[in-house]
Amino acid sequence: MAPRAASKTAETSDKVSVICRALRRAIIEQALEPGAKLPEDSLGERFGVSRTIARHALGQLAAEGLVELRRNRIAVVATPSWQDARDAFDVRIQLERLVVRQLAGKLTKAQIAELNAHVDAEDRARGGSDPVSIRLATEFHILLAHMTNSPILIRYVSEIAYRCCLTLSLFSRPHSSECAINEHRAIIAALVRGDENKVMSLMHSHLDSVAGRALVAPVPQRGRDLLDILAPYAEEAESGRVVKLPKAARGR
Amino acid sequence: MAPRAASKTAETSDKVSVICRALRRAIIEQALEPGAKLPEDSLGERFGVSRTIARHALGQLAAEGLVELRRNRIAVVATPSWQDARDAFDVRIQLERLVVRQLAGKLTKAQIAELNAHVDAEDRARGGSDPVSIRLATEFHILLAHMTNSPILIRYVSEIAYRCCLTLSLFSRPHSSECAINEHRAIIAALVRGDENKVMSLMHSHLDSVAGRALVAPVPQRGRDLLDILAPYAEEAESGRVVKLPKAARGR
DNA sequence: GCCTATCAAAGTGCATGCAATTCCTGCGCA
DNA sequence: TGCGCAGGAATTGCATGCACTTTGATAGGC
Repeated sequence: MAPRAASKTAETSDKVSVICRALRRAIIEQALEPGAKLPEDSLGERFGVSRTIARHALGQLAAEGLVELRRNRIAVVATPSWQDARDAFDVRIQLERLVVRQLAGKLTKAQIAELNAHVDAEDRARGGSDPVSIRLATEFHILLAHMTNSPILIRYVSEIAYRCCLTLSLFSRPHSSECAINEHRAIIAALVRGDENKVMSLMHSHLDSVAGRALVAPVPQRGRDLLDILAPYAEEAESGRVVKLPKAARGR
Repeated sequence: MAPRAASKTAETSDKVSVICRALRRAIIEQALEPGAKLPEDSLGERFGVSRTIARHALGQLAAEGLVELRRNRIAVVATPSWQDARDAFDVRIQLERLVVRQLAGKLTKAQIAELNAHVDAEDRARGGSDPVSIRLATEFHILLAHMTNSPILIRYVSEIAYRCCLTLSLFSRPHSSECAINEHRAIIAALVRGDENKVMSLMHSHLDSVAGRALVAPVPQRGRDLLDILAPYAEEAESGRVVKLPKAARGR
């Protein structure tokens, strides 16, 4: 349909990438907080695979910087430092600059519609601290990257956007996604006009406004059980595609 | 010694990362040409590990874009398209721009010495088509990235530099590394002077001059046996650190 | 009461085994 | 000579098993 080619840079087979996607979502929606333990056994049990597969998935996520792996130790959700966050945003701005340069004035009608639809979805899922709206805000940028049709750019922007999302959950107060949504709309408009410079400055200030926040101490929630947390994500992983809200599922 | 921190972004344990390093070198030195098959068994046999580990290493390399993995198929060394190459260089220029910005005028004496030593090594290993000199030229950029102390930047620059190196082996005629070496020296000088703009333009034209070449048809060499090709790399992997020239080893 | 040694439980590191799939070689046929 | 097609060899997909490491709780010494 949309010209979205070759996105799978790695993503071995099926099972592994399914688990990766599920965990990625669980992490950026903060169902799994930074520091949360991810034992191979539990993961395997939850997703109905052996440790081997769970392990492989953890390896991938570690390569993406979402998970920390230390020899002989339980894998944990990554806890990026403040400096990491700064670096990540620096890199991100450069990468998104490339995206903008390639896209300005070159969006097809279908793509414009897709972008608008996405922002509409953001609008619907509003509510600053709602994890789903945070995910959607991040995925707006990933959607843009996809439209460049450059596998490398897609991968890097996706990765770093997820990482930034993760760090935000650590360092930022619940961000009012309302303004972010308006900024997204402005970016689309400028992209359509082909006003590259305008988009650049919009994107820059957009990312800055998202990044430049006060620091809030992280509160690790140890109480809930991993198996419970992952239940909705595992369900979705088994049956078909992305469910809109994770709390919707919850069967067995 | 040198201020080179936290480089292991993923790199699971020991064995896996050792194999990754060995394969990475074999690939960028063109001992393994694009399209070369990498069966798990052979890899495991060559490096004295089980398929499990070899498989994991292949997964990592696939995530880095050096290896292509398709379900139920033998892994092969990646064969980037021409468009991939262009995209990669675009991204690379942006990333190296960040490196330069962070480093201009801020190099320590030790770092300057290290850079000079590296270029001296390039000089010694001269000879345009010598795979080792190609590797060293690539690693100059990676060395620069390391000096930023930004794990993200280090990882991305390393990855993309290797990928560019791989694409060059496909699309570029044997590049006279002599000029590259001089350009490297000029970059060091400008970095030391802190002349950011100068470094930027140097780096830009440097990468352009490396990237902008005519297209040569790839000639897949099917003859040699994987086990033979990898012999020197496996040896080095077992015993200690980087050997200067791969053909040096070759024991059993 | 507090610190430390010890030991079982939990978890990872890695190899191996079996099933399923792909590959490839040789054969029949046009 | 060229082409399709079987069937065995090669190879991957995945689970499981065992050894080793870490963890954390408990008991003993100070």
